[in-house]
Amino acid sequence: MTIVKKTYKDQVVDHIYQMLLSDGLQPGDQVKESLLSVQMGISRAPIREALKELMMSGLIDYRPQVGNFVPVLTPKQIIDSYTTRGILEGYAVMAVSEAFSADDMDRLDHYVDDMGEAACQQQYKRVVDVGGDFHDFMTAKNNNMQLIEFTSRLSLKLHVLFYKHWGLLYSPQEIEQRHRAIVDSIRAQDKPVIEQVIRAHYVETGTKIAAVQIAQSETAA
Amino acid sequence: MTIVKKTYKDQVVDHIYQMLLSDGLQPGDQVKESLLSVQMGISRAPIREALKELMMSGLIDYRPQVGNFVPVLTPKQIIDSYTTRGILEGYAVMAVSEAFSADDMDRLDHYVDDMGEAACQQQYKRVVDVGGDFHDFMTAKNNNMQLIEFTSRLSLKLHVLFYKHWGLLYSPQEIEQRHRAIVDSIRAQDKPVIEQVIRAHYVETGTKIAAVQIAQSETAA
DNA sequence: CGGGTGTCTAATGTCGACAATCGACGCTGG
DNA sequence: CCAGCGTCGATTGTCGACATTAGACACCCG
Repeated sequence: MTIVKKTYKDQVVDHIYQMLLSDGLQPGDQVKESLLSVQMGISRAPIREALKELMMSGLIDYRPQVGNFVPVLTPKQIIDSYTTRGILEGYAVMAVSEAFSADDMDRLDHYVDDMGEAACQQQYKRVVDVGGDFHDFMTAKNNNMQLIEFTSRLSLKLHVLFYKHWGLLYSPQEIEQRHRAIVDSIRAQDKPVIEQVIRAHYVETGTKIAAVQIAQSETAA
Repeated sequence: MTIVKKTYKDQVVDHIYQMLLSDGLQPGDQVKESLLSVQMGISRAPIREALKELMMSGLIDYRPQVGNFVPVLTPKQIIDSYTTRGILEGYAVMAVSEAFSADDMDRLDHYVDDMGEAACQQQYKRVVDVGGDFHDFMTAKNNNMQLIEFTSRLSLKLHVLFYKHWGLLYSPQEIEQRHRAIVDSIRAQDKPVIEQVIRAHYVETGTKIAAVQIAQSETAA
């Protein structure tokens, strides 16, 4: 078994993740310590630890003396977060672009093929998964731990908060085209272009998600 | 009174800050919850909250089931952190470079003058303070909250961990010259150069601090 | 003499109860 | 009817005690 042992805190973190990924917790909901402690059969102490951790990941909005809430992000905040991810990932890839071998490039191409295929078949979960692998593989060569820490934290936040929307954003052609552009820029070894392409990719993704968000809130109203 | 300490947790955070800024806590030291709780006359609960917060700021290195330690950073980690700060701040300034008015540029020049003067008089604390104001003013126009969050977190971490070394790095001429180069690049409105100059500034600063760190450890050995 | 094992200790992890605080509601007075 | 104020309930903040675990040290066995 791969899982050896987990502290209660980590179980709580996972539990809340799942609540966020499913519709168990919606933006704006309050996450009450005592309720969770009853539901999970443990005391409030590990709950608080977990909430503190999630708060620092940006997955929980904490207001002192009031409570913990599922964040309600404005369109600007969404775009800002994606923009920032583009800055970090753009640099991470650009800085080590010469480290990509021919095999690496083939692998990246393969990822893009997979994504396009999955998108055509409307297998949105697979698009997301392969897309994650694609980005992980691209950034894995950069070993700047500080950069990795920020990137993965932000990545997790965006993943959890917007997992539900990831099927609606791009047409299969767009998905394939956008990611192919990134691969091509790496192959061309043009560092400024690499950085700019990746930044643009995330800015546009953020803008689209913000638009979806707006559309949904208007439908609800 | 401008600031009212509300919770014990915040007091503990401040207390540990001071311990880190002075020599009360040295890299590698373990920060024991029970000891602090006795010293401050409070229970371990708020101590744990504070340590959790400091851990997420990168000021405390936490090992599960073992304890909390003052981080011992390798030269690479130091350089990586400064590099990352350069990435974030470089983008933050570059993205809004057109927003700087003539008055703003005068103000930036004034900061640089002050820093050079303070450095000549070996008033290192003033150099650090004015330098902080300089960077704050430059980045203040960018209202990307995600970017600001990462930048200020990283800034705080670097400030606390390396406050002691900030007098030894540059000659007065170098200090003035380096910051003037940044101001000039903004004045020239050349975005790629702005980003590159700020990045280079931080990479070099990180490299120097790492070198100082190595020299000190060798002296101690 | 060296490797492995058992115990012991000091630190973190968790618990249930109590205190302090914020926000909501209803009351009062104009 | 509305504005201001006081009370109340629910939730977070803090507490002291107990459980659990990583690491150190001594011991045993080959």
